[in-house]
Amino acid sequence: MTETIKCILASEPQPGIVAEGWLRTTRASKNVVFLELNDGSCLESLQAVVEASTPGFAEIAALGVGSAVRVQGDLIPSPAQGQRVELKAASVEIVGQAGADYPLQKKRHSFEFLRTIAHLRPRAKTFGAVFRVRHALQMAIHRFFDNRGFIQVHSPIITASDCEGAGQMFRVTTFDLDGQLPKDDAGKVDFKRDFFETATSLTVSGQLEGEIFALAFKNVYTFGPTFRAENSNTSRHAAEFWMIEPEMAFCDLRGDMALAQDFIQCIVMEVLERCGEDIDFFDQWIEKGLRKKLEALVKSSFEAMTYTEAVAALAKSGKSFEYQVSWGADLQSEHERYLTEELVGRPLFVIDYPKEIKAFYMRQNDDDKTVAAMDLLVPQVGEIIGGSQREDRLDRLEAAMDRFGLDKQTYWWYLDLRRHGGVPHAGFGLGFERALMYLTGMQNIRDVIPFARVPGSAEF
RNA sequence: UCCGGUUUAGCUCAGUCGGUAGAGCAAGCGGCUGUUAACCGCUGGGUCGGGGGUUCAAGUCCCUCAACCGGAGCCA
Repeated sequence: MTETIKCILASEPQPGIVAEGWLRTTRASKNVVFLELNDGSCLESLQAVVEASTPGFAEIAALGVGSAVRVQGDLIPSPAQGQRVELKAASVEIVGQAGADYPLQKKRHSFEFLRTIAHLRPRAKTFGAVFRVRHALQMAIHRFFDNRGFIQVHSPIITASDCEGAGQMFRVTTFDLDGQLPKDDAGKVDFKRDFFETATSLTVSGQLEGEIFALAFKNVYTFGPTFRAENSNTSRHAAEFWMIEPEMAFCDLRGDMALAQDFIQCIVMEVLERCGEDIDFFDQWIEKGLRKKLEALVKSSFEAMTYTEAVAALAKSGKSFEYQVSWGADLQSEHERYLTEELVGRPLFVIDYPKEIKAFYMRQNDDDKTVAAMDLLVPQVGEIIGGSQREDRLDRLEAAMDRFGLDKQTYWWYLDLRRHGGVPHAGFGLGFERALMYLTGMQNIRDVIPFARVPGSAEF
């Protein structure tokens, strides 16, 4: 394996090196050709200088953008402005030529067009930066939890339980859908004869499994793909996305919020440190002021207010909202945006929501009206984290399940946890792609995920 | 799913009052002694998203379908 271009660009001038990469652009004149080599290891490209005496000069001069080459030569201080070092080529091997119809050009393309060539867009500058940051963010998340002694739980992707009834699920089956489906006595599809001998789906959340492990390992987290078959067509939703769900035993809502803030700040700090060049690129081309926004986030403590306070603040804001604000109704996007962008201007926890509009497993507060829930709202993206302290009292949990019309039989193991050494515990879920959007300033979830799955589209 | 917008060359876009199509980049050819999305000259490239309608005449007006984009709902 040869050195990456990132390593070469960082090293001192030296004779006899080899660089491999794809051409970002070429500039040819009669006696000299400049090749810009990029291999995705960093934002910058390596300039290779090829003189007319180099074997195969004519073919090299005719190379198009996207071609793959291997260049051997000496790394020398660049005599021209624009780069510290450059590669003076002794030989150039054309490894894979790109056709004249190579769709990526040395100019800006629209993200819409690039989505139609998802097999080539990773070679574009913006997507190089996005996916380097995506990797760095993932590593930062694992490191954050590992440093604090959290255990990662690989929660199952195929599940027979439907967490909180949240959203449409993708059915998993081995039935031959073209053939006759086996029916039970009532005339319904008989999943007892399916592969798992029960109806199964792709997971919408690993939280319930996370709770099981939290009640054994104290602090755990899940980090995996989740699936929602909702027909939501927006720039913030995908049918397949990744979610991080920490769960802590012997922890209440305050502890949950403290961890959430620490978590967000630590992972942002690490990405700023490790991907400074990429962040500056986003700051310049995607979202002006991005670096300032992230640096401020790392320093400031987050604001917090109760749902009741939020409703009062919205009522006296003097703003005319499309949706009426009233206690008991869920906050709309426009309300959340006002609170985090205009009222406080930074990340904001909204806590203690009415129990009717939140999930059954959230711990009921003493007022009998609200539950110990928290949403973290951030400017531009909206809700980035949703979490709660879980209901650990068996009678209250059963009452809540009755209220929500849930079948206690299917959740027998979840209830059982409250019978055997149950403790107060809490956790939250972070949408990985949403965090990435916040970090990069990218405005469409389709552009921060390698191959987006959204309604009507699963190509690549 | 609902509301709004867009669809013109490979890409990014312009196209006035309805009168038969334009630019930059890319591609091809030529030129240029070190370029930085290099530069200069020339050439080729279009069923104006599909279908229907109005009109002497439609890229332009109307209807319809589709794709894409933005917003909403749902949420992460």
